[in-house]
Amino acid sequence: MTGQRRVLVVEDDITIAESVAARLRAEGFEVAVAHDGPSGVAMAAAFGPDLVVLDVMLPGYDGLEVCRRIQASRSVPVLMLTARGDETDLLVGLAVGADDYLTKPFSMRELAARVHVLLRRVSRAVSSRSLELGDLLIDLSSRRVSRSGVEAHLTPTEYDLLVFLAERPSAVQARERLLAEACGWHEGASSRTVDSHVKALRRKLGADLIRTVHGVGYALEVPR
Amino acid sequence: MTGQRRVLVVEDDITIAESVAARLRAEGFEVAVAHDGPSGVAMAAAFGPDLVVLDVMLPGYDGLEVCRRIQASRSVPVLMLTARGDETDLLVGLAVGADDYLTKPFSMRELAARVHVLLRRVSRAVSSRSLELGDLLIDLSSRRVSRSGVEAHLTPTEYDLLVFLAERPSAVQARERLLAEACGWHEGASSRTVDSHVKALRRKLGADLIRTVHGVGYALEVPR
DNA sequence: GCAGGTCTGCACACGATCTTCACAACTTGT
DNA sequence: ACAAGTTGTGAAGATCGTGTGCAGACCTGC
Repeated sequence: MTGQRRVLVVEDDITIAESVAARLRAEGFEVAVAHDGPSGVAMAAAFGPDLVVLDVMLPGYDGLEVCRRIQASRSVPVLMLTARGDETDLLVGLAVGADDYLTKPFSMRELAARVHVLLRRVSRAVSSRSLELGDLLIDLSSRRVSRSGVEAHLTPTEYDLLVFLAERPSAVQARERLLAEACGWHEGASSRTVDSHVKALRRKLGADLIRTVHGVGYALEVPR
Repeated sequence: MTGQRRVLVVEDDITIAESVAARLRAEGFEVAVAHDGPSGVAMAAAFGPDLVVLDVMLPGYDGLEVCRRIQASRSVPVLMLTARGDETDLLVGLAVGADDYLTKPFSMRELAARVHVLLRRVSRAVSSRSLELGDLLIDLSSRRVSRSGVEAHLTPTEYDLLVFLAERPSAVQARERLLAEACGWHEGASSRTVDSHVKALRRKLGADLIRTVHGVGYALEVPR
């Protein structure tokens, strides 16, 4: 959630690719570039981007197939680049899973604007300024948490852990994932540490809030 | 999640408003129209739209203010309509909370495409992946299983076994395959172990769910 | 340095889960 | 109908995962 946003650019035209990459770097993104479909798919998996800018006209297999494959492994917003007037490609692209598109030629300014919009949207989709799940209220700007109007004092780690879970309500998260995301990651960290923080959260917010999934991890249940 | 999607159109130009509304109705949306800012804000609250199409040039108070007020009460995606070249309005609009924009003049086709994209995105953020086979429902992200609405508590192995079968409905799987995939693989494991888990699944979810294929293995039948 | 708060790792106990076994019930081919 | 092989069943022991309390390490502000 914090840290630098990563953008993967998949575009065979070196000139365009470099212009786009340069602009995005100037905007403060971490940028990786792939020049064909297969390496695009591979880098989407390895680089773990927050957004993909994808040209539909690509050597190797075509852009729509790339889009499909990228989306198959991980849900990541895709900004599609299309040739002007090619409405067929466009509609198929949107159907396949692209989230937005630009027709060539486009200005770098416009590209940057759309990238920002897409990223802001996905982050807002889960978090606006506050998270409200049933009677649980998390104010993200003031880092305050309350349940049924009763405020609870959480330590930083407990808060981060709770927010991470609350952003993915009822989705089960492995201990390792929670340890890496909420507590920092350091070698030799015991996943039992997570238990301690979960225990603290349960004590402060109620035992029913966090569900244990035996052999897997924890999930936050939306309380009523 | 299901049911008709509601779209609110806030646009003072009657001609444009009606064209947009007509096209969106043709796309299967339930559409409401407001012709000025105050009524737009009021209808956003009363109509409860899933998406708002908002013209930034409005009588009453201006479109950006409307956008702010609509977003203040409820998080709803906003598609902004701007005059061509008015980049200031555009950027401010995006900052204020619009999710996408179209510059006039735009084609109805393009409008419809963007509306679909926006709605698909928000629904994707909310809905999680799941397997649905007849009255059997498997929520993959929360690892919850229910049949005819009745939730069943499954152990990790039972769950993995069920998912493996459910991903290949009515295809017969050998015990060895099931043993390897669902339960971990270890030397000297008896394939009778699978029987125990199948038995547990039948007890928890109904005996008709899993079919025995004598001499071969098991298959999950799609229940009705 | 000190005090208070926080994070982390550990050990133990308990409960949940997995696996196996023996025997009953069943299916299949003759 | 019979025999051979296959599957269903229930129980019991072994194993694994989790809850819990505690103590030392660590950080932070004074």
